[in-house]
Formats: sequence, structure tokens, C-alpha cells
Amino acid sequence: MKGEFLKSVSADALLELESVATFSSCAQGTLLFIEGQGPQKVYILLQGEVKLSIGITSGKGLTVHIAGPGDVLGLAAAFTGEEHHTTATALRPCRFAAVPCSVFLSFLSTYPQVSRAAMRQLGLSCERAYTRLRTIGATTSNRAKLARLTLEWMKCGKQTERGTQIHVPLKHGEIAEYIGTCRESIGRALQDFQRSRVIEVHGAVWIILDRVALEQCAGVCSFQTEP
Amino acid sequence: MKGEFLKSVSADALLELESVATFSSCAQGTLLFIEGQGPQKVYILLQGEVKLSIGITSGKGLTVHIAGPGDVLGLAAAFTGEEHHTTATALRPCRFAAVPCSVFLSFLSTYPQVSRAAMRQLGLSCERAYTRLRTIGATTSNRAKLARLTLEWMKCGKQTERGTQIHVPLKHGEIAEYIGTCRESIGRALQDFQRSRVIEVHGAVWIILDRVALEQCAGVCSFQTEP
DNA sequence: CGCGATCTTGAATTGAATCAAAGATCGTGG
DNA sequence: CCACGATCTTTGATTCAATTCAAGATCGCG
Repeated sequence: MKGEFLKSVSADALLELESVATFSSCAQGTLLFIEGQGPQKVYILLQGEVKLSIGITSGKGLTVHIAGPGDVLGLAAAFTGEEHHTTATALRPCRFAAVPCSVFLSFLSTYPQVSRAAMRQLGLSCERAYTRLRTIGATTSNRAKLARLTLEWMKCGKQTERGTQIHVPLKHGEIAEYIGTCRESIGRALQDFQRSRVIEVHGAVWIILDRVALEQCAGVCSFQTEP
Repeated sequence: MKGEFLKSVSADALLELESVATFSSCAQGTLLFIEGQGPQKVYILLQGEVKLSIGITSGKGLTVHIAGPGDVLGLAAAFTGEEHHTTATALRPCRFAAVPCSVFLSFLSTYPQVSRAAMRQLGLSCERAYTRLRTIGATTSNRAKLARLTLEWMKCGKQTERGTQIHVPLKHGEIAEYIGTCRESIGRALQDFQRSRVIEVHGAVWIILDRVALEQCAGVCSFQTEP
């Protein structure tokens, strides 16, 4: 799913795309675009990771998504012509191809299949935003939020005989940015889950022992787990 | 901006659209689609209002947007093929045209300009979701959330000599669903604003007296306004 | 070994949700 | 025109959860 966009571009389209794109690299921490900025370019990430976040300028920061190689960034603004509503930060050194919005749009009208792929990408961004909203907004307690987030992540996890195993290469502070709370709350919620044998944490590797409990907690939830 | 989509469909395209669409009406309260449901149709709203919300099934409800005549609903799911992430509820009796997703997609490939319009709509949905995220997630206090929401609404307000005037035909409970809190909190926050002469409320008509104060409150905010 | 970053823990404080009851407001029907 | 019920708003009291602050523990690395 990650990097899907570039894969769905046919060989001939790719050739033309290369001819109109500017290839460049950037250091970790570089901002590709900022919330509030007008649309200028569409970025196709070739290497590295880019964090899309919200509210950098005003208030707390909130992570929406982390994009990987092959993903397109800046589609929404390109299509609407309105200013960016997210900020794109390089989490590590990145390589990418940048295409001016107008050029990208006319490129799309030449290649309908690519256009379809772009629409799909935009649809996915939209759904990701909705998922974040569900996790953050339609949820009462902090534990429920973490439960939701974990359930999201479980989709990319692998089954083992003890439970689903996922890789979470994030510090507590970064997880907190995903659900809009503070570091400490993540620590406490995690410990709750560990105590009640729902999740087992081994560094960046989490083992979800009791998926049902997580789902319950993510739902109505607000009851304690043990005496 | 509302209802923009239908307007940007050319006459000939409209004719073809009519030939593939099913026209129907529904009563207030009808659910056009539900979170979790697979994509089936794209809806073009002709009359009435439809609320798009999140988390109906799990946890609290959260309002994302209220669509009006001329808007398209269900685009994201149509493009991704994934299940709907929002629920569409008719707020009043509605008339709409429904087009099966696959038919709609091929219709789009026949009419590039319409395709562009659809992309723009999807981009707007995306940005709306981001705006909601900013209001709900990247904000600390309840008052700050209401301040943000009011600032959003001010874009559609009209200037008077006393300040910007906006029309808010919503009950406190409904406003609460916009920012993920409870009715009472809205009432209290509103009174705070009235007491500190930031907003004046006359039924459904609000007059924003002090925009700067609102912006401050929406930003870092967490200080009291008066002794 | 010591330093810095990260995580843990506890205590104090605040803000918000919840509950319950008492005013407003509105529309309906007598 | 008034009385009635329904719906919405206001208010206060209570309770709970989360943020914040501060200090100690742990880990990784040079």
C-alpha cells in the first residue's frame, strides 16, 4: 500500500514524468511544504520518510501520516488550488521528484490510468484523515485512543503463536503526537495494557496478546481492567 | 463553494449523467451510507442537507461536514474501493441522484473536466478533514476548540460595524458534535466568550466582537480572560 | 565511566464529563 | 390566548481523567 502510486505508473508515463520532474534530495528535518502555504509542487518520494502533520504553527503538533518511498505528497492542495493544510517534514535524508502542480495536472490528463491512481491516493489520504479523526475525536479516554491506534497498526503486523506482533519504531512522545496527548499518558496507558496482559512490549516490538480486549477498550470503554 | 460540483458539469456531460443515474428521495434521518460499508454508489445531492459524520458505530459521533445541494457524496470510497469511513445522514427530506461507483468512474474518464471537478471535490473533503483534525486534535482546551470552530465559520460571515456576523442554526448539542465535547461545555464556553465581550449571541445569530481574542484563544491559549 | 536522551513514577492541579434540577423557549391543541 | 408537553439551555455539585511539574531510573553511546 505504501509507495503504491509510483508502481501504478506505466513505463511510458514514467518516462514523461521524468522529463518534467526536478529530482532533488533534502536533509533530515527539511520542510517540503508548510500548512498555510499555497500549492506549488507535487512531490513524489523516492527515498526516505516524510511526516505529514497538522497544527505545527498553531498549537500542538499532530501526526497524520508517515509517507514512504513511492508516495505522492501535496495532491490535495494541487487539486483544490487552496493552501496546504498539512506540513511535510523529512524524517531522514530524502530523495524525491518535484513537479509543479499545473504540469502535474496536465500530465494526469494525458494519462488516465495515472489519473486514476492519483485519485486513489487522494482518496486514501482522505480516509487516513478520517481514521485519525475517529481515533482522536470520536473517542473518550486516552487508553481508548491508544487501543485504536494499536488496532490500526495491527493491520501491518504479523501473526505469531502468542499474538500479533508489530514493530513500533517510535518514542512515546511520537506516539503521543499521533493521538494528541502527552508522552507520560502514553507510558501509563501502555503499562495498563501490559499489566492487564493485553499488550507485551519489548522495546520497539509489541505483541498484542488480547485483541478482543483492545477492541472493547476502543469501543464504549471507560471501565477499569482489574482491581 | 457548496454545491460546486454539479455546477462544473457541462451540459452534455449532465445529459449523460442523467441517463445513468437513479433519482430518488429520502426522508429525514435516512442513512445514505454507513461507516464500514463497502462502496456502492456515488450520491449527488439535489435537495436537502446531509451530515457526514464519524464514529456513529463506535463511540461518540463526530460531525465532519454538512453537505448541501450540488455536492457529491461517497467519492473517497468510490476511488479507493475501500469501505466508507463516514456515515451520511439526511438532516431533512432529500432528493438525490445515485450512480453506481463503477459507472461513475467510467463516466469520469469520458469527461476530463468533470473528472477534474471530482478531484477538486475530493481534495476539498480532504482539507475539511484536516481542518477538523486541527480543531479537534491540535488544540488543548475546550474553549480553544470553540474559538477555532467560530473562526472557521467566520469565513462565511458578513461584516457589520459591530463585528462579523454569522448564522449558526445549530443547537449546543450539535455544535458539541463538531468539536467532540458535550452540550454543557459548549454552553459554558460560549458564556465565557460573551462575558469577556468576544462574542455576542442573539439566538442563532452570533456577532464576533473581538476576532483577535478568538485567534489568541485558538492559538497557544490556556490563560483566563478576566478576573 | 559519564553524559544525554528517554522512559518511569509520583503528587498536585486543573479542566472537562457527568449527573441532576431548575429555568427558557417553542409549538400544539384546546 | 393560555396551558401543556417537549425540547433546549443554564447552572451547580460531583467525580474522574489527564496534564503538568519534578525527580529518579534506565539505556545507549562515546
